[in-house]
Amino acid sequence: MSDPKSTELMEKIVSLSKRRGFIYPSSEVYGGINGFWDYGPLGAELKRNVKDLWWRSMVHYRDDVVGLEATIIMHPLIWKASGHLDTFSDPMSTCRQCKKLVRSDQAREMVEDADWFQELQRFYQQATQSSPVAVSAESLEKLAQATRKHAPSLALVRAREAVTARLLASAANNGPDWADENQFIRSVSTENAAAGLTHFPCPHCGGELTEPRPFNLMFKTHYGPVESDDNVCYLRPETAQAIFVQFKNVFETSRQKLPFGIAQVGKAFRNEVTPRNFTFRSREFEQMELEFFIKPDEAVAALAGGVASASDGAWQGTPQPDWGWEVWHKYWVEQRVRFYESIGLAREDFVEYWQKPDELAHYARATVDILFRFPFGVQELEGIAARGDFDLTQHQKFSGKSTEVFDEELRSAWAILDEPTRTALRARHESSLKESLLKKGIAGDEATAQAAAASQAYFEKLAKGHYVPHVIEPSAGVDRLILALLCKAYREVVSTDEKGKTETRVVLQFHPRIAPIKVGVFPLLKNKPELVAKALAVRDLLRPHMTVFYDESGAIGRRYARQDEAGTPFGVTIDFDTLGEKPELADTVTLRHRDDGRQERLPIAELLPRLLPLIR
RNA sequence: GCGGGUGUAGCUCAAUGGUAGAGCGCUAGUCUUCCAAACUAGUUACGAGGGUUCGAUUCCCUUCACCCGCUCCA
Repeated sequence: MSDPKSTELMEKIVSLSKRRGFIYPSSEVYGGINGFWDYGPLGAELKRNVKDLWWRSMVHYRDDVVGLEATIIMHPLIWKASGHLDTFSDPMSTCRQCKKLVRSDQAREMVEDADWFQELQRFYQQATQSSPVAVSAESLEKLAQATRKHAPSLALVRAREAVTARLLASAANNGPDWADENQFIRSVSTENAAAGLTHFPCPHCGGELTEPRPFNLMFKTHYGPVESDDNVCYLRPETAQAIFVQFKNVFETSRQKLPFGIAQVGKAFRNEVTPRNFTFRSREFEQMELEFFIKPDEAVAALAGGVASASDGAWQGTPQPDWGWEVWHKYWVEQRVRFYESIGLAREDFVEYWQKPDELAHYARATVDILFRFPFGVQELEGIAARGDFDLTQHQKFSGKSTEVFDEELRSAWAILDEPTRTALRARHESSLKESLLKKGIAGDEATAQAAAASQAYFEKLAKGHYVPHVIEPSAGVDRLILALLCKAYREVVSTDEKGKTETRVVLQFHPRIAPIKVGVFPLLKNKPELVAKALAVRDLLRPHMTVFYDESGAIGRRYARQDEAGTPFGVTIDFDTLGEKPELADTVTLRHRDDGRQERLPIAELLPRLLPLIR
C-alpha cells in the first residue's frame, strides 16, 4: 500500500507544495500544529478555481440547485439530532501489549467472534457448575495451552503462574473472579489485579485493554464570554446539517419545487485521531456538499404512474419525473465523475466502491465512495449517499418543527389513483419497513405492528400531499481533491544537455481550468525597454480575463521552467519580431504550451479568443 | 494516545566537543533571440527548550513537527 516509492513521491509532492507556495504547514514558525495546513499563493488560486468550478457546475449551470452559506457554529442540539454527538465521541482503549487502538464499544463484539474467547466461555460454564468452583492448576494450564496460539498476550498465557494462583485462591471461596462470566474473562485477561481492577482482553492478542478514554472527535467551544455547561457548542464536523436545518427556509424562499438541491461549500472540523498523509486527513478541512431533495418513491409512483428502473441506464441522461431514489443516486454518481473529468482527472483514476449492505450506516440506503488512486493508497475523495428521509425526520423530531412539504399535484394524483395501485404501494412500503425493523433486532410481531402503524400514518399524509423529502448527498472534500489534483498533475521530465548532464525538471500538468496561473508573459530580454513595454501591454490585455504572471528575470528557458513547475499551461513571449524586426511578424507573439513545449506564432489580437475557451 | 524512524541554507548533501561548507535555487547586473546557458556580485541553516561542559549543531533529557504502523471514511 505504501511502498518506499510511493512514500518518496508523496515527499516530493509535499516538498514541491511548500517550495512553490501551494501548501505550507500551519503555524510553522511556532513549530507547526498537527493536522492543519495553509494554502500559499498558488494553492489559494488552485483551491479557489476548484471551488468555483464546483459551484458553477452544481448551482449556476442548473435550474434545480440553489446555494447556502451557513455558520460554522450552530445550535448544539443539531449535533444531537444528527447523531454526531453520540457517534463522534467513541471511548477508545489501547492494548497494553500489542498497542493497538480499539473502540471500546466494539471490543466486546470483536472478541466474541474469537475461538479462544469461546474456549474461555466454555471453561467458565463448566467450572461454575458446582460450588465451590471446580478448577485445578492442571485445567487452567490446559486452558492456557488452548488459547496460547491466538491470544498470546492473554494474562493467563503470559503470566500463567500469577494468574493461576489468583484464580485458584478465589475459586476456593467463590471469590469475585468467578462471580459472573464477564468478571472471569476480565480476570484471566489481567496480570496484576491490584485493588480488584481488571481489564477486558484485546481482540487482537488477548492483552490488557486500558480503561476506555473518551475520544471526542468534535471541536468543542462555548458561545458567550462565560464558559459553562449551558453554552457548550461545537464547530461543525460537516457542512451538510445546516442544509437540513435550513431546508424549510430555502424551500419557501427559493421558489423551488421538488426535486431540487441545496449546495454549500465551507469549512468543517474534526479532531481526527491521527491526521495523516499530508492534507488528506486534516483537522480543519473544507467540504463541497450537495443535498438533493427528492420525492419518496411512493409519491413518484403516484405522480408518474411508476418508478423508473435503475438498471436501464436512464441515469446517464437528463432527469425525468419518474425517477426514484435509485436512479437519482446513480445519476449523481455519474454527474460527480463527469465533474472530475472536466477538471483533468480520468475515469481510470477512480474506483467506484458501492458499500455492501452490512457496511452501510444506519441512515443510508446506499452509499458509493468515489476513491482516488493516491500514491499512498486508494482513498476516498467523495461519498454519495442515498440517505432516505433520515436527516429531515431527525430534525423534525428534535426541533419539533415540521420538515414536510406540501405537494398539490401529489394530492390530486393520489385522489384519482386506482385502488389496486394504492394497495400495492402500501403493501410494498409496509413490508420494506418491517424488514428494516427486523434488521434492527425488533421482534417479529412487534415489527409487524410497528410497520403497519407507521405505514398507515405515512400514507394518510401522502394522500393529502404531505411528505418528508428524501435526499441524495454527494459530499466531496476540497482539500482531498486538491491533493488528488496535485498528485495527478505531478510529472518529472528528465533531460540531458549537450554536455551529457542529466537534469530532472518538475512539470505540474494541471488542466488549464484549474491552473493557478493561466499564462506567463515574458519579454525575451529585459534590457530593451521596447520589449518590456510591449510585454507589459500584453499582460494588461490578458489580465482582466485570466491570472497572468509577468516575468522578465533570467534566461527565457529558466522562466519557462519556473512556470512549468507552477503548472502554468501557457507562455507568451514577446521578441524583436513582435516589435516589427521582420515586418510580416509585427505584433505577433510566441505561444508556448506547457505539456509538450510546442510553440506557435500568432497575432496578439488572437490571444484572447484563443485562450479563453481553453481556460473556461 | 501508543510504538518505530527523521530533523543542518529554499532544495540535495557535507563536516565538527572550539570559525558550519558545497552544488542547485533565489536576488541584482552583463548579453539581439526560445526551454533551469555563461560570467560577476549578493543571499540564507544546525526544529524548540533545558541540562552536562570553560565551551554543545555534536553528549543527555524534554518538547514540537514530519514520515511509517494501530484507529479514522470529506
